[in-house]
Amino acid sequence: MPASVQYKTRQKDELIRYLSTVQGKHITAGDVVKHFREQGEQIGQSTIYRQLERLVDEGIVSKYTIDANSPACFEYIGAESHQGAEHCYHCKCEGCGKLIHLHCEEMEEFREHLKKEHGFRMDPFRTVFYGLCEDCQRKGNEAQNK
Amino acid sequence: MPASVQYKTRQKDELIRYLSTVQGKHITAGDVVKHFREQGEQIGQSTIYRQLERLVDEGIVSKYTIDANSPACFEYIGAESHQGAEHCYHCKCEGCGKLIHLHCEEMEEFREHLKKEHGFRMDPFRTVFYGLCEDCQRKGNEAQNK
DNA sequence: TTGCGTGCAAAGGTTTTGCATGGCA
DNA sequence: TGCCATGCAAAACCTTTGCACGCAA
Repeated sequence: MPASVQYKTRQKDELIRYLSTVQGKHITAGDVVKHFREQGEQIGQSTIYRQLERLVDEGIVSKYTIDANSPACFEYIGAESHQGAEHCYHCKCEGCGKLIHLHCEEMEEFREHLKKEHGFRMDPFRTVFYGLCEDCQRKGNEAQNK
Repeated sequence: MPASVQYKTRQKDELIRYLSTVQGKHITAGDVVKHFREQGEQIGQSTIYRQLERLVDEGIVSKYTIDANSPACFEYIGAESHQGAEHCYHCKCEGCGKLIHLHCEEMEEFREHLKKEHGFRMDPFRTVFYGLCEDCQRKGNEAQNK
């Protein structure tokens, strides 16, 4: 693809700068909108959506779909790690809604296995493990013992 | 949880009956609404949404998130497999929509690992692996080579 | 000067919710 | 009779889009 011309704009710069300050965290487009609104640095929300999407295309930002109805999560990856970056996996607690992201060697191995033995190439950006976090397991047991 | 009382209603019966006729296919809530509207058997859309959600909780129906912006997909699983001893895992191909069921020892091991090392109890009925099946991987490569 | 990027407001589509009514047990 | 389920319409929600204007190159 011929990578059409890209203007350098204040909005894009500020967006990237903000994203890099929350590297490693998941944020939604709404979070970003709110952040800039609170800072007084106005960036229109359509710009934020459009730039985020562009950054995802460029590989600078990852986009995760947690589930159909909650807003998409974005995470700054950075330009350097762009190719072959290691990504993290996501566990969503159905009890409290908490999202846990983990870097996990075993997961990587299992993904290999899926690929080799089952021919399935799993997409870590889309796959989310649902279940219960430690806290909610405890609470659940307490509830059962009542 | 004490599993609150559940009334047996015409709407719920008809919904389950319809779902079982399209077992193995994925349909959206909108499809269901449309189906009943066309059949003249009126079921309100809020009922459909509410019942679908309930069936998902009961494990009779699986819910898939294709991507953040398209409607959620549902698929009838059936009551038997629900309380069953061995469950299978689901891989959903994002290319062709195919759903792959697999019994997999490695998955079981990974689940153990999640539990022991990360304290997360994954729910196999809820969790779906998204990715690309073999066929679609091949097609994707062909497309790239164009 | 060219045309990409921005911002606003409005539209888009799916899903949820409030509330009165209906129907199961 | 007591609640749960239903249905309608409206709301909520995130995201996209149309269009005019601004600004980078």
